[in-house]
Amino acid sequence: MSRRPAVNYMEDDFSSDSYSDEEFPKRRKKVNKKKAQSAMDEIKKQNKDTKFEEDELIEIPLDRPSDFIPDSVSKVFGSSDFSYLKLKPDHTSRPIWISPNDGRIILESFSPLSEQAQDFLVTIAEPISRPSFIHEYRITAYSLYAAVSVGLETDDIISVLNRLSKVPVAPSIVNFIRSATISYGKVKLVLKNNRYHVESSQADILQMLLKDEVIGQLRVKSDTLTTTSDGLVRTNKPKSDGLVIAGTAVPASDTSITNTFNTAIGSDPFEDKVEEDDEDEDDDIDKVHSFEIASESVEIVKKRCQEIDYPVLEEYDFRNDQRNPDLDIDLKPSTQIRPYQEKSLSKMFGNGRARSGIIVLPCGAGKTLVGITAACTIKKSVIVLCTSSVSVMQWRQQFLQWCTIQPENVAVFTSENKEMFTGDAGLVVSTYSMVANTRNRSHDSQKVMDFLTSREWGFIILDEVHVVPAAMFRRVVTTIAAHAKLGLTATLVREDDKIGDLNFLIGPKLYEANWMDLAQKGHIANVQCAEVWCPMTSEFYQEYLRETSRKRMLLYIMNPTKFQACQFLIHYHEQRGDKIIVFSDNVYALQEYALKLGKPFIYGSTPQQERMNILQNFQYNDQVNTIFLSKVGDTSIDLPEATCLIQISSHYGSRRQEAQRLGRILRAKRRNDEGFNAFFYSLVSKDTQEMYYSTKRQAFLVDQGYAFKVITHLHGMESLPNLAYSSARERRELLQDVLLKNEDAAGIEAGEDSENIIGGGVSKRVRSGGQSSSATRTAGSLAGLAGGEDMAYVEYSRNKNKELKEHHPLIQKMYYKKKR
DNA sequence: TAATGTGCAA
DNA sequence: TGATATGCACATTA
Repeated sequence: MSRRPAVNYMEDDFSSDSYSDEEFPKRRKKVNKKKAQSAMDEIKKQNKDTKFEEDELIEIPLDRPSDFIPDSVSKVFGSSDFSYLKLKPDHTSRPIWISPNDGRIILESFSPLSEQAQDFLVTIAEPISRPSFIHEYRITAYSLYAAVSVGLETDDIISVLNRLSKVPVAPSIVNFIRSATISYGKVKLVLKNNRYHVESSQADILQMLLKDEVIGQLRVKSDTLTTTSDGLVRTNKPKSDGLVIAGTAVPASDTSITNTFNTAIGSDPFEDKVEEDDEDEDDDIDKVHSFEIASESVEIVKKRCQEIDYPVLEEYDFRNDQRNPDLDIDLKPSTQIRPYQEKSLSKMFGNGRARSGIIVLPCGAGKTLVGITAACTIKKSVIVLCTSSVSVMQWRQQFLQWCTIQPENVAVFTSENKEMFTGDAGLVVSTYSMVANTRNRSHDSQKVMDFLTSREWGFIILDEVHVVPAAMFRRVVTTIAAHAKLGLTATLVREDDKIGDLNFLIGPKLYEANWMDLAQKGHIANVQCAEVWCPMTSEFYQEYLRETSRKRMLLYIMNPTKFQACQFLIHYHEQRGDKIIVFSDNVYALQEYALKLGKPFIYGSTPQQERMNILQNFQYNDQVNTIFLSKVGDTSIDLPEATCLIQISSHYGSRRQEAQRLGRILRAKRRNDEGFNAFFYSLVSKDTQEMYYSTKRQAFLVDQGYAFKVITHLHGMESLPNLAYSSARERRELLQDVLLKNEDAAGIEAGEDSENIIGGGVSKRVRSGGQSSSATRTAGSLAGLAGGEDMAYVEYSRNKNKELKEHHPLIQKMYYKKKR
């Protein structure tokens, strides 16, 4: 029998790493049994309990009088002076420090307890920055919401924090946690018989919600079960126990990660908490109360609940769902899931039901498998939504590969493929735009949509949640009735306000992996990051200073030194046997570089056929080791072979993009035994705006723990044979070319299109019917910079005409013609 | 009828 | 911030 980790996921928490539930069978019972009111008293009592006197909270005045500041040095730090906090006697063995002011948490990641502490902190706080030795987290309302929704209780959070902290947890923090969590997790949204019910074990909370001016009106009278005098419906609370996640189904005797981990550490910081739990054994088998709302108003209610600090949790008690037919699906016996995937799933199924939420894993870490495993656990009809038709096919293929689902139960719904499964239950893979489409649909599409909306789905997987605009989501979430929702993403951009929407549209963040951790454990590639500073040649810099920002870009991207650096790096890594991807946001530069170096390239409008061809060659042909990609490569193209990545234009400091690109090479398979080293270069022209953007973009990766080396000089670059632009004359010509692009583009008359030269086709869309009559250049001429010329031309004239088109219908027509 | 081009949205 | 890429529906073509 395979030695798979076997953990019983009835454990409702972060601590599946610290003890098995065999040892502490009673913990779960306590969860959600307390009344909100008595919780506070409980906490106070427990804090007085003698389990950890030394952790007793000390009184710290929040507004300290100035004389409180003990010595002169403190004045330097002002309110950031924390020297008044008394360190606990054994502070060296405790790994975290909590700021009383803003909920920031600093973790010493070299502490032996750090791994457990990390698991805990990831659950209750937002990771801000996680470089090698010191990690920073922050407790926020959102993070606490997430913590509560995976089953933690207020006092658990506080007491564990206290155990881990070097200093007593300040009252300000305790108060914050209390006030933020007291109302969390009390209200649930449950889908029954295709109708939505707001449910709570506390009738008073529901009464309170009904009095709310927004929610009260949205209530629908349900005629089903017995309605009591207070207008609420009572049902028995569902019982749940003994769930085993698919892929971990092995007798519990196998003591897996959890226990080995536990014994290795010795003293367990969570131990006290567990003991406490034994005392509280009251179990009134609660009735749950509920009222019904219409499915159209679900979103409004959820939003409103969030606003009044009673965010709703969505849970699906799939094992007691008799109404929806089961889907015959299970992981294949050969399928292994990794510890971190298991951990994220344990968050999802922590209390025996399926929670809705978001799981954050780096690309290449097996997001798909997490989704599949979740689907195999729920065993109900599943719908998967992704961004592109390519990933639709990938999802389908992965489902067939990893689990036992019958091919006839798998349906694909895209523009060219409109299938429906015939059985009672099944799997549908589709795209967001297909489902969220508002415009008129084709007949077939409408039929399938009716099929999708008419039935009740057990589970919906939302792939790449971060890229889809909020408005689209709303439609998806409202049109498809699904019990449980799982969002998958690699990069949850935090400062974006859309993230707040995700919180109530899908659910809280259930799990976020630490990239460095995964890299160290060998699940994803270990990446060496470097920023290469390329000085501008004097001619280019002169022009750069003269030009306005729009043209500057071209100049610093086309900087000859950068080109040389790129050439050198490609040469160097090709020698090593690496497969290289070069990214450029700017299509003109992309073509220019690729043509000059004689490498294939793909950009947006490269026909599908051509792309497949290039990618196939890149993967299997030893002769093709380098490809150039534009933004297309950011998503939707799967390149498992690449081990080296060079970025030549990294504009508009988007951290997400940078991370996404890095993700391209993370999944590097063990193609050489020396390990998983992959390389990431970012070429920037010195002393230009690019430097600024570059730093911004890197922020995310730096926070994930990646160290960027700065390379100011590439050794041996000058001696590279056939180095491009090594003579002043060539450089001047290039400069002329670049400048000419702009001037050319200022003209009104259309240029001619060129044939594509190597691989990357000239866009079908760029090539217009009207223009095909004009002369075409011969393929292959190196001055087939012509291709680039056109591009730059089109680009510029588009801008130019944008200004004009409002005035003159004729010009408008020309503009559209030219664009095509 | 399948392949290709065009318009539009987000 | 603005360009780029993508997907779907529909029209046109061979």
